Amino acid sequence: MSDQRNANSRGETVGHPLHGTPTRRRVPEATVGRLPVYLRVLDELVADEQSNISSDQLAELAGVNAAKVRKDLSYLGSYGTRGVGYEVEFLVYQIRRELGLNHDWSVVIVGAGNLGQALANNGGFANRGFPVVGIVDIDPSKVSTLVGGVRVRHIDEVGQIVQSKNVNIGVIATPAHAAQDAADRLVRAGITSILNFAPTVLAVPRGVSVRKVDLVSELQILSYYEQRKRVPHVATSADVFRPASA
Amino acid sequence: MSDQRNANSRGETVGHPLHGTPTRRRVPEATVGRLPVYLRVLDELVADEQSNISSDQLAELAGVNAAKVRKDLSYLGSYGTRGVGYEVEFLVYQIRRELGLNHDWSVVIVGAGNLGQALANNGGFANRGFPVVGIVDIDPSKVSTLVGGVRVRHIDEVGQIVQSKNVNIGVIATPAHAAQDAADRLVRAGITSILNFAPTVLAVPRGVSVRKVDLVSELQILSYYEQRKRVPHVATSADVFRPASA
DNA sequence: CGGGCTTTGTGAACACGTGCACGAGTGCAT
DNA sequence: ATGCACTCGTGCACGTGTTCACAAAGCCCG
Repeated sequence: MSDQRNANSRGETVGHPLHGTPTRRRVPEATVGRLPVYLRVLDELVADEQSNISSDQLAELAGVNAAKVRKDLSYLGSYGTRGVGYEVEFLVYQIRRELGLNHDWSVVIVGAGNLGQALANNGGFANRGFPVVGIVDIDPSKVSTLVGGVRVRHIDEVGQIVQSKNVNIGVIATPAHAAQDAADRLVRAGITSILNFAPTVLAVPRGVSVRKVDLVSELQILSYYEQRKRVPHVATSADVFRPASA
Repeated sequence: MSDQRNANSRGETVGHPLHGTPTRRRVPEATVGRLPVYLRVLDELVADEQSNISSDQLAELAGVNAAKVRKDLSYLGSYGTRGVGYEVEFLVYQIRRELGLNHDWSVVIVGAGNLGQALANNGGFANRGFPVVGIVDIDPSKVSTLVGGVRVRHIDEVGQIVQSKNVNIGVIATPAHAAQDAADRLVRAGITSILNFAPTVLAVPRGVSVRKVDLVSELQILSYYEQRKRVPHVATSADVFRPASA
């Protein structure tokens, strides 16, 4: 619980702020976070056969402002045409390239409980380039049941799955108390990116990226702002609290 | 698709940067995002009967650095003791108060598909102060089935549920194409906080907070960093693309 | 009671992200 | 060919967030 590892609290990708071989144009983290949104919007435009779009329109659809769109896109290179806008298909191509979505990324899910099953069943993963090629659980009674077209296997086999299917991304959908063990196993198996749904801070070796999705945290944050809307007053006089010692 | 509403792209809470009646001490957004993490850690410490903790230890457990912990906590007031640290129970109390967790917040879920069911079944919500008091779907065949101890009702009844059970937070777990309608219905019903799992940018009236959880986006962001680890080279010569017109 | 050790709280420097505003490039109409 | 309308790309100023570093404060021990 306290060796040479790095961990990270909020949804940030760890992998160390400035780490690895810095490629030429570094895309700011904030921008990386928005590219998927643009991509999603643009994909719809392709379906609607709209071939061009201005930063203004894209901003509107993505829920950001136009300057931000232009600046974000400029990190990928200057792919717009002044006076005209951006060519939708071209942008899609460039964003996909930048995000590394030229090929599929296989995913393995650890934990075949409610959430793990829902994720595996959720077609949205596979047809967006993230096929679920394995799902494992520690509970023998779950093993070999079929979930989302994939047979559940025992967690001991995770290494073998990762190796044979060339998996880089692991999803942790276990209870909190099992999450660190799951992470350790994934890392040992060679996984270098983890999406963590368990409400725990994971410790992983440097070089492994972790993103966290904590549903309760999200609700608590909403609670904060919700409370704020309701209580415009200044200082609560109910701020008294007698520590246990009293 | 373009009326007087505001929307937001990434996971940020909307509710407008500086909006509503500014209470005395404004807690920075970044800090609000970390408070749930501290809270989670501290709750465990309470269970372990550790009564005191230093910013250093807390930082270690929360996966951030100590200065950040101290600054974050200082926004809640000066609740530490120099030379000693913070009293765990006291901190828990203060953080809960700040986040508005003194009372439960009822939640209604829209969408009884895979994800909606998983969320409703997930006990983690209820016993952390977010009881699921309603779950609705538009599909009549799902209505009146039992999910996580709650009977599914038709989406038309969402207004009635929200009113009668005093719900402030809505969770959208529908397919993307149904999400905006779900949001509209929730807003009409009086909901002012939305947690959106559908991969769409929601348009909501100002004053309604939205937080987004987009699983595919998370994977795409991981993909970006993963790719970066693999390709340390500078400029890909495969950056050629002939637009459709060619 | 004083000195040394520990740890908080915070000013100040720095880094990062955002948004404005405008020059520069493009297409179209006349 | 010229002008006009449009939209990108980006320098710059501003705001937010992070980190450092240190004085102030508390505890303990001799």
